[in-house]
Amino acid sequence: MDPIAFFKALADETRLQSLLLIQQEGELCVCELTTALRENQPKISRHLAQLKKAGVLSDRRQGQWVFYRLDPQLPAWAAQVLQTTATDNGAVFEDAMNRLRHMGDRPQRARACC
Amino acid sequence: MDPIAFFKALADETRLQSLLLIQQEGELCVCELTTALRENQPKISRHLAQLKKAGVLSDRRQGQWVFYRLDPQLPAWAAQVLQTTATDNGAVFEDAMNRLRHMGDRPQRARACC
DNA sequence: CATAAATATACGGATTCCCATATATACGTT
DNA sequence: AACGTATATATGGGAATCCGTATATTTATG
Repeated sequence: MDPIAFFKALADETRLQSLLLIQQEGELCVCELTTALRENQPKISRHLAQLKKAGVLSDRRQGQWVFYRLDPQLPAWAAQVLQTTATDNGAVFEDAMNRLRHMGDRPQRARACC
Repeated sequence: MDPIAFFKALADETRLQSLLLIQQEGELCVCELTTALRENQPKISRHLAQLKKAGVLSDRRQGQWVFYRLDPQLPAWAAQVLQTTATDNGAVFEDAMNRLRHMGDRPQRARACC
């Protein structure tokens, strides 16, 4: 992971908020982020595609939904940068987190065990 | 310190290399960075001014030279992001560090004690 | 005061980035 | 097959970014 590409990925409000939310929640789909960030769907999709292309996120499709999570191969230092940022900058994603918590009709995740 | 402004500051090769070198060395002047990064002087000056304006660096003039260091008021989380990045990405500034080490005519710092 | 060295800024031009809108694709349901 | 939902991509325009060159400013020195 090239550090400059990584910091470019973080240098946008939509992308940073998405990443911090995903890190806190483990996994989020496009429609959840659309609601949490109050942005239109193509905008969210575009930024997530960008993060995936950069190797920061990976995705999995489950039915109609596509869930994004931190790429398991993300280097430890990069994950730690995200963690450090989240810990001291709760205000950045606090409102979005609240909207996510109060969102109705969130999709069911397939659990590891049924 | 706004995290997005901070990551924008890191999202450029000249700025990131300058920051990592300054973090390792404590303090560097424009001419040292110009040599270490093999870039022209206005380019270095412009990026340092940008980092200063963003609150990442502060400067002091000593005679003809202007020395830049991490802003003492830089939040701990931001300093830690830099540290984490430097520790796992030595390759990013390795060559520049070597050029700095072999640079002749480096300016004398005013020491705390004479 | 004149000159040289170090640094800062101004100016265009080229590229990249971000966006809103429109449209396409994939999946589930009937 | 037809329709609705979720997601992805294409398009074009406007803004921000980065650069090289030229020039200005500051300081030390003769």
